[in-house]
Amino acid sequence: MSTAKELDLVFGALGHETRRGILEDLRHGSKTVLELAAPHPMSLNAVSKHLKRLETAGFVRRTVDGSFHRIETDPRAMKAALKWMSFYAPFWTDSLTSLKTFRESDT
Amino acid sequence: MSTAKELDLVFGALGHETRRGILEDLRHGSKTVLELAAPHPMSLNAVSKHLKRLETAGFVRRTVDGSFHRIETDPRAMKAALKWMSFYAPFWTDSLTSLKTFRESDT
DNA sequence: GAAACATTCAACCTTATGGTTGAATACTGA
DNA sequence: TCAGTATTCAACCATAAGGTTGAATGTTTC
Repeated sequence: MSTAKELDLVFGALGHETRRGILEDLRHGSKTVLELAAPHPMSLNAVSKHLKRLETAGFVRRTVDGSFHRIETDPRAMKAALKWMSFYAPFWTDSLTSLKTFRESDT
Repeated sequence: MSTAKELDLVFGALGHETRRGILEDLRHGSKTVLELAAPHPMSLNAVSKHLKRLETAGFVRRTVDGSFHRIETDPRAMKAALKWMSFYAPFWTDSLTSLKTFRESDT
């Protein structure tokens, strides 16, 4: 199981619309920083910072490709988040029992 | 689907060890504020603030019972979190396919 | 009704967060 | 080599977050 500090980073990273938006934009492949920044009404620098937080949390990884930084998803953080949730959420609501499957199949 | 602001509150609430700890403590039933505060190395007031954030995010609800505030889990926030994750996580990692079950069965 | 208890409110402090702008770094192409 | 492009770094600012302490509110008990 992830440490508390890791989970703080993971859930903290999800707690901002811009960062969730970036993750959604990365669902179907990698993108550059400029491409990721385009839809967001803020400076490129601000998006760059959000990317750094996603990277630190383990949601994305970066490949430097010439002068482009290519950003792609990294399953680590999402797995950590789901593992925490799949452990605690089932006690709360019946409709979540399907999560047990995930919890028991992935160590 | 939840609004962006709601998800900010939901994931933001999970981004702190103390608050996750409180949720874990509530898995098997309700507790009072004092009971919830006991394990945490901080003032009662600090825990009271964390509870308020969990309440605002929809993770817990409160019943005032005499001079006690009885805190119990509320599935709303956890459902919102899982719904977001179940929608975006499956694109990332094969081991999460079981989440689809949840997504498709719960509207 | 006074004392003790359970909890929140208010004010305050420190640090983190989210944004800005301007400069720096590093690659690309003529 | 020089201009342009992609990106980060650094400094700064305003606001939010997380903690503290002390006072206030409401409840129970005697």
